Amino acid sequence: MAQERDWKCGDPHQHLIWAEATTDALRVLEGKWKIVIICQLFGAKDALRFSELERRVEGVNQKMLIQQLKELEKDGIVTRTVYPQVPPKVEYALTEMGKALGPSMAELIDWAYKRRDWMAEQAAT
Amino acid sequence: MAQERDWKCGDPHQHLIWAEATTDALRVLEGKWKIVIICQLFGAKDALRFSELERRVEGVNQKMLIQQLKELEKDGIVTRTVYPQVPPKVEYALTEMGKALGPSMAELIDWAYKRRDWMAEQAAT
DNA sequence: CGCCATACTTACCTTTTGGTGGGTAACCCA
DNA sequence: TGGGTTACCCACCAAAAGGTAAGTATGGCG
Repeated sequence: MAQERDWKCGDPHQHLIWAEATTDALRVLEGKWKIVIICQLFGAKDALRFSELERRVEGVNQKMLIQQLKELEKDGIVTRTVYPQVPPKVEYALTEMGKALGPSMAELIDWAYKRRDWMAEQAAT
Repeated sequence: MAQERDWKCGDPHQHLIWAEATTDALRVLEGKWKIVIICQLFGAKDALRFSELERRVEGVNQKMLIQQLKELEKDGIVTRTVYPQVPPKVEYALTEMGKALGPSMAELIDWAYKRRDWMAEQAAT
């Protein structure tokens, strides 16, 4: 469990791995739309068509959506399945790696909410 | 606890808050050096001087370090304490908000390691 | 006086990211 | 023949992020 993992920052070598792996991981989640895409795929609990994602990810344009999906695919977070039809049909779904993001996303959301409340408090003073 | 939190994606309104809060939170952690900085401050378990950070965050330059620290300060993750001395002494430390990042960082690290191993496996084939 | 240390600031440049507005291929249907 | 659908690609542009190399302020010390 993550809770039990030590902050390996004491040992400089372990620390470097810590920092590297973590920044690498964050790098995968960077990009204006990725979290939202992942969230939508979590919410759908199933694969989504390109056009469906386009509808659900509010404000995104095609180029950006494609770009981010490509990166997510390259990084092993989503799979892309093409159905040889006309008109074309392409579905995107979370991989195991993508699904494994669940707990960390959940913790991040906890923090995000905490932060949200805290910001609201600050604003009220 | 985060583990018990549902994926609130079913309800479109809740989902929007979910996505917003999370992307906001991620936005705070974006930037090439922030995670490493936060990690260093976690590892130090104490405040660090600017020069100490400069040494510990390998590869960063002054401008970037200052920029990222400023943003982290603005976002309430770190505090900046100036000691009116010559030569100057400025210390940076995690706020409560910063320390609250612990669990999510830990989960992210878990995922990062998982991902790392998985990537290594893929590369081996 | 001139040099040192520390924590910056500034001007300038390159790279990356995000965004707009047009194509294009494929087949079905009228 | 020509329009409709879907999932793209491409040329081009604007803004943001990242990086380099220089300078600045302060006071103690020799």
